[in-house]
Amino acid sequence: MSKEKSSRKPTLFEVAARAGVSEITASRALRGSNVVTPETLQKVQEAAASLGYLRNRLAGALAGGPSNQVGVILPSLSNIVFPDVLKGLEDRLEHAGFHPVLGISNYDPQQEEQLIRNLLSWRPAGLVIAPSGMTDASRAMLSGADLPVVEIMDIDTDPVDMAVGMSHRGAGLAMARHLIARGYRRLAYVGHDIAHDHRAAARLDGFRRGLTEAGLTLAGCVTLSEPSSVALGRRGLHMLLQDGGTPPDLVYFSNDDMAVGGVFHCMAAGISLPDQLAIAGFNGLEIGQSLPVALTTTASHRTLIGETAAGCILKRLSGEDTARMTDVGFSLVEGGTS
Amino acid sequence: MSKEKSSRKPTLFEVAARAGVSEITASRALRGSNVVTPETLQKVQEAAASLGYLRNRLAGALAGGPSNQVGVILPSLSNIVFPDVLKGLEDRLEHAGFHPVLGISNYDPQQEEQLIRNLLSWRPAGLVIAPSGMTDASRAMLSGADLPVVEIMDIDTDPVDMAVGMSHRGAGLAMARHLIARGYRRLAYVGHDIAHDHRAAARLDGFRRGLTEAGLTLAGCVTLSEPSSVALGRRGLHMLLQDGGTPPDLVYFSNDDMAVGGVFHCMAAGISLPDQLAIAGFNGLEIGQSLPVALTTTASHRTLIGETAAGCILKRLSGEDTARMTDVGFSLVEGGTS
DNA sequence: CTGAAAGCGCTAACAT
DNA sequence: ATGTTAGCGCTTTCAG
Repeated sequence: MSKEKSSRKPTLFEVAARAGVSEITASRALRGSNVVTPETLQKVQEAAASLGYLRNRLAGALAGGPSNQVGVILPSLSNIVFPDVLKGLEDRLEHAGFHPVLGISNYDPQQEEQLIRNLLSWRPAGLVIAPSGMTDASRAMLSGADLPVVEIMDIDTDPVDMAVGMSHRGAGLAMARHLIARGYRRLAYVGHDIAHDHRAAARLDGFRRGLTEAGLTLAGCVTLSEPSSVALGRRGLHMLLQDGGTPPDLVYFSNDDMAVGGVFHCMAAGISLPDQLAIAGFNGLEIGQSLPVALTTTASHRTLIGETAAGCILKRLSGEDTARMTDVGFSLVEGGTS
Repeated sequence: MSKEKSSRKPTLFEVAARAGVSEITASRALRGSNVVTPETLQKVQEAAASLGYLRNRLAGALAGGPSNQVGVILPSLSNIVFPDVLKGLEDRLEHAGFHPVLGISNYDPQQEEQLIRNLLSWRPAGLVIAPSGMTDASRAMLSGADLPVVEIMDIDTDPVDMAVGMSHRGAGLAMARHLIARGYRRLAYVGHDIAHDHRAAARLDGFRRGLTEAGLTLAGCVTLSEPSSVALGRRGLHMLLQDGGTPPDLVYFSNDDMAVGGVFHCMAAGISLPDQLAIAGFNGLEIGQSLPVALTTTASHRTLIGETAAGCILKRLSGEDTARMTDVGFSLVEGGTS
């Protein structure tokens, strides 16, 4: 009606003016400082509401106020695993008024480095990363950044700051020992692209070690360089079994998606579980446990990893001490497929 | 060694000094402006590198530079659906150097409103939201914020700015028509908590309309007020079938997770698909298509929704025109379960 | 409990 | 092609 559109948003200055106080008092009131009088608080809140004031945290953070953003770098969102972790993170962060700022590295160290640089440039309060082969530059940025950093998923590494996760090698080893104790002797493996997924590779490594301990070797191995999926597991098992020779008595899959595919192949091919063939996976996904015959697997505590990582960030920010390493562990799930 | 730790990060000023140019020139160089001489560019880059300079986008954005953050509000991460959408979003955004800042509303309008306020206070370049019953205040903030806003998933609504998605009501209707055309007459429904998931409710609504068109009514209906899951679908079907009377010839599930549970129940209970009972779901998840018998379902284009929404934001930011409504459609998938 | 001053680190707008 | 000037909107000191 008059000069400009009301597009320029009201600033703290206008709120303060309307409430008849100084900028800083308005600022304190709006941030819930407990030094302001109830009356001033009320006046300021009213002024803010009537103007439709929206806090500008860019300015706040630049002026030295706290940031409530936490950088989060994950390798992928395609598999339910990382959304589960993210869920745990988000949940804890949101309760504390924080937000994840997300980056996906696609398992690529270069992209990862770029993401770190990008996210750090927003001066987040902390950073959570599921590493995919961090470069030296990545490590340098993280250690120089002077903020809490949590490396998640795997704890078989030496973290820059903190780590939360489980031992994937240990999980593979434990599964091998368990299965061997149950009497299986011809153990085979079907996996997805291990070149990129180094945690899957670590599990296989541990599994192999378990076999070695018992004087065994892998009775068959199919790895396909594609992302894991139910269809891939199905195909992988089919390939494994086609290849003549004495068939294995058990197949360890790189994860539950793959293993469920294996179960489906057996159903379709009339292979009875676990008599003719046993199957084991990794992750403890809901789908595996809801199968007509529950899947033998290792439950990873994905959401807990996210929650714990968020907790580490928040704790550190509030000045508390935090553990350098947190092992959330894993649990063997004895289903009907073995 | 000397006074303070080098903890205070180098600023543009120091980079400029070291390169022997002014701050603004250093700024231009580092942002890749094409008005700087190659030599100065090089000098500045070297200076920045040798100092370990890390851009501060807080300051940049406050000073009027662009933000590369995009607020993203989703109701949940538990079901693979929203991670799929997020994946599409992230992918497109990342290619443009943008990052999603995430908030999860848990299907709660109040939380949603709070999230909008929070995210907007960071002055993001745009906002993408899968609405969960936006309040008036929410709408007011979004329309007053003067940034591109995309409401995703459903297009049966009147968006504040733009909308990208599909008609859930239409999907339910199409499925009903399809199934009736195929000869089914006793169609039942098994669903999860429809009170919160209004898109599932819309599908059921459309489905019912399809029945009405054909002079039919639902031959049975079980809804359980829990989040959807395979286990819940299994339980739901069990409940539906227990309840005496003439059994249905088809069950429409609220989504694929639920439907897969239904399929598992049939496998376990020795109900042959689709002769004794047919099953249909919604979403077109990988798991449903990898079942020994592929699931009849409606494929929703989730990742495409995310990509398209991101595209809308980016287009608008670059000044291009964008459609108010984008219907990414859906496709019927005729599997073996019907 | 409230305020005044100073500046966070950068970039748009003009110069030159 | 480069520099100067002035803020962006807020919060941290430090005073009262």
